[in-house]
Amino acid sequence: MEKKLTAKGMATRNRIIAGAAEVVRETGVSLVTLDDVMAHTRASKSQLFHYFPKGKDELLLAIAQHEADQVLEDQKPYLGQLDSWDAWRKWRDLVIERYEKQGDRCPLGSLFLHVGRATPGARAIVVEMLRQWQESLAVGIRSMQAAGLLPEDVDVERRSAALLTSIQGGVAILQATGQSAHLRAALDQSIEDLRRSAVAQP
Amino acid sequence: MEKKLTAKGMATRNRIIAGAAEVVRETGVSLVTLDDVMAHTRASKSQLFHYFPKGKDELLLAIAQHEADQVLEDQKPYLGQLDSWDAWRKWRDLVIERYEKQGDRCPLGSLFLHVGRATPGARAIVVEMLRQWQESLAVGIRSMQAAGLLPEDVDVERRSAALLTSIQGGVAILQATGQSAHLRAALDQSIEDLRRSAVAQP
DNA sequence: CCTAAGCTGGACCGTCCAGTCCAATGAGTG
DNA sequence: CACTCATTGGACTGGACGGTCCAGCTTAGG
Repeated sequence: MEKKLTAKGMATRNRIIAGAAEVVRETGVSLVTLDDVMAHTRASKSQLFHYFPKGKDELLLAIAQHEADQVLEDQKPYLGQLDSWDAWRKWRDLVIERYEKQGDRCPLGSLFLHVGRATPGARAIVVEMLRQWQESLAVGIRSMQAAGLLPEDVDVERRSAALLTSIQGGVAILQATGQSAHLRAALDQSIEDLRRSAVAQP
Repeated sequence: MEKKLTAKGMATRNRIIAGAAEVVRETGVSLVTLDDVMAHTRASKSQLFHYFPKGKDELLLAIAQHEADQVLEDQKPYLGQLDSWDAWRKWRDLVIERYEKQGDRCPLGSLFLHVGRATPGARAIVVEMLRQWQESLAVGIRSMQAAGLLPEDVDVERRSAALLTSIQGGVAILQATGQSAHLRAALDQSIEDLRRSAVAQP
């Protein structure tokens, strides 16, 4: 699977991925062409196929990985410190701000949708990326438990899954309609309910 | 905007929409071609452009409308009777069963995504369809209030928005990964939290 | 150096596909 | 019957786009 890449090769490959990711964000997965990517990265077609022999699908998968890493990276300082309700609020603000700024531009969701439907192998990778994302949310919930701010019997698995689903759904609706109201509502409701579970115990 | 259509014309138009909707469900929005639709509906290309002069986009929008009507129609007997927790459970089962059976086939979500990004006019229609869907959920919550099973101060707007978002997110993840776990988790969590709000009041 | 490898440019190909055009047919109306 | 307009079939077009090929250049390393 792995090819020999010199430092220069790696640099080019990364340049292509980063540039292509931008193009995808601007244009949307379903509309991006290799020519767009070429124009935006100043790479020739042979370069594209040199670094991504399986063609467009392979490139898109690489972009999806890059974007997923980016998302986790961005949220890491917040996600790693979810040990107070105030921290949750800050994280919520970050998520909403991020996606509102991106507007109806194409983030991870559409990429996942597109890539996940391509091949079983790609789907497995998408599953793994979502799992990581969800796990980082789960860690946040567990640290609330550790801080004594949430009871031990919270179903961490289900809460984190529901939270991730709310984000994905909210973003999907944001893309389809251009409105972030649903993303806000779903996130706020999820967090409020989580918070309420702290006091609803006997 | 409206053209003159004889009864025969209407029949043909409807046949095209219904058949094309099937094709979209099987093939996925982004992969459907007009030739597919032609083969599946036994219509000629001139018929397609006769009934949908603006071409593929207009056809897809009509399909989205058709599918949205279908979804609301399917759920109407359940949504109209959400006046007990048992009814909510039955509705939940229906939703999950429906989407699990469709599997990773392309339902409304992707259509909305695709159509909504096409033109502002189409986007407005998508917004309206989502609003209707959400409203029917809101009606369910209100009937629970009317039955005295939910307190009056429930934020119906936000609850229904969050519920709709959970469904959309769950379906998006189902399509990307082939797994319905997130849909289940999000729906169950949403309903459980709603239910809990009934007893968490002072 | 030299030579084998990675790297790059860009012309080229084959296919797919939305959309156009026109001629032929059918049905409603005077 | 004649006239009109909706309806239908299907060949054709023009362009977009993924992917191939090869020839020329760099770079690593002996």
